[in-house]
Amino acid sequence: MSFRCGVAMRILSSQVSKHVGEEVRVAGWLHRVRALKKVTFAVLRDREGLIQVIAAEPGLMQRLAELPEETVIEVVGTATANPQAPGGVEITSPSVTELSDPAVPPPFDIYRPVVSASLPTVLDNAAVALRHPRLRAPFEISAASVAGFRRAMERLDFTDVHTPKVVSSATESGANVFALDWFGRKAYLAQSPQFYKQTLVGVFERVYEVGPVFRAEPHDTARHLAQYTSLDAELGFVTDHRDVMAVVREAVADMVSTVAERAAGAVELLGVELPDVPAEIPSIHFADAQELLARETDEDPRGEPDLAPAHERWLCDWAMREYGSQFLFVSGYPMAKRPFYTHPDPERPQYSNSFDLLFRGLELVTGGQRLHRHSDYLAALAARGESPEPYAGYLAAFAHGMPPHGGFALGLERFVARLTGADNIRWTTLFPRDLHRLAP
RNA sequence: GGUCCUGUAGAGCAGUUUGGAGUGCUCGCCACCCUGUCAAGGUGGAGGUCGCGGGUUCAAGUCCCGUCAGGACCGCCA
Repeated sequence: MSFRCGVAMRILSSQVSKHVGEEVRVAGWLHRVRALKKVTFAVLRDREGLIQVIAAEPGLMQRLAELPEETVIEVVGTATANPQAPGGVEITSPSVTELSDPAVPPPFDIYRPVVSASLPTVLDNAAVALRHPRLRAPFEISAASVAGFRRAMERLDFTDVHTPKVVSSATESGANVFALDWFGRKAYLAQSPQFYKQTLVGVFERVYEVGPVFRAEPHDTARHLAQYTSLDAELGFVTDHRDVMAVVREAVADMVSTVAERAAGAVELLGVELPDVPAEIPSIHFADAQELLARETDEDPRGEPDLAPAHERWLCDWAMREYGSQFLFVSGYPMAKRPFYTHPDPERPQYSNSFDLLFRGLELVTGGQRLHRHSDYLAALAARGESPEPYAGYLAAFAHGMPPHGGFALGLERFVARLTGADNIRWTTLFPRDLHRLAP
């Protein structure tokens, strides 16, 4: 074992079984105490898991029994194999040192395998609630998802960029943005890195960003947040939006495989079924999707500029039946509802070269080809009755020459929510910010 | 922004329809008991202005009005 200044170095709970017969030092939170007449069991929790500590000395038994759960302690004792111990190993003859003040007990039981508390209670008590293995697990999956996204982006030679989150004008006209005071000038929280990532295609050709975006929209649902984490990418020299869709496929495939590799424990704990990402994700044109819905359901959405959530759910079921895929691209959304930088379909100009990726019934990614000619931007803004003036910094990129390009954005919390089957996106957001919640 | 639902002990819930003393359940907490527990078990106990304000009534957790808080769905979005 390792020593420093003559004392055992701290090891993690998962390592104790490798040190049977040796003195070990572990530290963590007092997860649960069970006191019997002649013996007291203390379960200690660290970032790897749980380890049982057994005390038979009356003074120590009394001390352990009086310590509130969640108090941080350090234990030095003998790693002992015992078939009766959870995991077959425990720490005997311990000495216990408190590293924190006695903890205030959590409002609900952290040590139980299932969480009894409701979502508002969990969110109000996030500091301690997130310690529960089942509440923590989605964020291990989230971290692995981001690692997978980065892995795909780096493999495909994208450059990692960081763009301003305080901006001088709204990214997309008509959007609800948070206004704030910037040294006496009006500023806004960035609703998306859209303008900057496009601009940076002119510098790096391929860029990606993982960062927060802010939406001051008044919707109040289980799948919306006022701040969420956006996984953005943008690439130049595309033929059309299908080149972007191919990159989305690579990103999602690496996200799923990295979750399998790096968050296996969380996946198992939550019983997550990881989806297969087909080599080619099935794709349907918006117009064909509407025809399909009109033909095979009671509703006729033809003429609507967008798909309703119920339609997205139906299409996902259809993709599962038809292609065995939990993912489905819907491409060619009407230009009418798309932002001004959207590139039209050259064959059918009322439709756009844009797409959504649906996953398990929910819109997960939006992307597409963008306009790249300066003259097209001026025309698009003029058609919407907007002045180019507020967009001067953005339009400069196109004035100075930009290649055909496109990109996408993926909502991280939504991805993890769909993956884990969470019924509310707040279960997959550490400290949600929404219409009502600004703390903790 | 619209529609609907819910506020009862630290947590999760019954009880409200048909008004009658805070009536109760599961867990936690406290005390004691206990053959190695592992979501331990046993016995006993504490803990409630029934979200808040007003009204009706002899009497309100229960009925009415208002208000605040939380949740679900829709619209919109990722």
